[in-house]
Amino acid sequence: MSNPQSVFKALADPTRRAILRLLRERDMTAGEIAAHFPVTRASISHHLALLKQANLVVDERRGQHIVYSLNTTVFQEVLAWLMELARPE
Amino acid sequence: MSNPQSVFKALADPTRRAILRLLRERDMTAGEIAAHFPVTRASISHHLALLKQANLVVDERRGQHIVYSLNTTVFQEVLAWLMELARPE
DNA sequence: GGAACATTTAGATATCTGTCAAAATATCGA
DNA sequence: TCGATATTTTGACAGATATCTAAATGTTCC
Repeated sequence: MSNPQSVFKALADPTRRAILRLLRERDMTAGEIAAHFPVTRASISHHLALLKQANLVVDERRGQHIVYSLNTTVFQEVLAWLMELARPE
Repeated sequence: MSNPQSVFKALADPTRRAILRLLRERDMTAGEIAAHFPVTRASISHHLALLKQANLVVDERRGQHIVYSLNTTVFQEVLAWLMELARPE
């Protein structure tokens, strides 16, 4: 994967993992995502920035909103990394 | 998996991931593992404790030494977790 | 252009994390 | 039992991280 460190770091936070599970259902705006958590929008924005940096999500401005969606490509790379470890001798 | 948080936290550190890759080759004592890194044995011991807590490794005392080895079972659970996200709709 | 809305950025702060040196624990061999 | 070796635990500290409030940016609609 492009940068293992940023990916694993991104996955290490429970809020960010919850965001990923949300986006599994459907694409959402930053505001919709924030509505699911008991933290400020600023905080969610920060988490989204880290997920974006790790390439786990992509964002696209749609008028007033910014829509986030999963980038499953990177998940495949994490899977490959882990499988290399778990693979029987 | 038993506790997703401890597993992902454990995977978030580059030294700990390197330790896992080392153990993929063969089981090693704490000392052998420490010899591969430019940090103190105390620090490696700390990393090993986190990996153990996450169930990613198991340890077994063999006389003077403590031998560490991978516990691939947990990797399967991480894989399943990620696959659930990456799976196409 | 200006008000209203959506989101991010900046600055501050408390907590978490990785690291070290030193002390403690455990095992072996003489 | 004593001394040597292997590893962990403790206590401290610098740097990273999650969070907040407030300010800044970008977009739409009138």
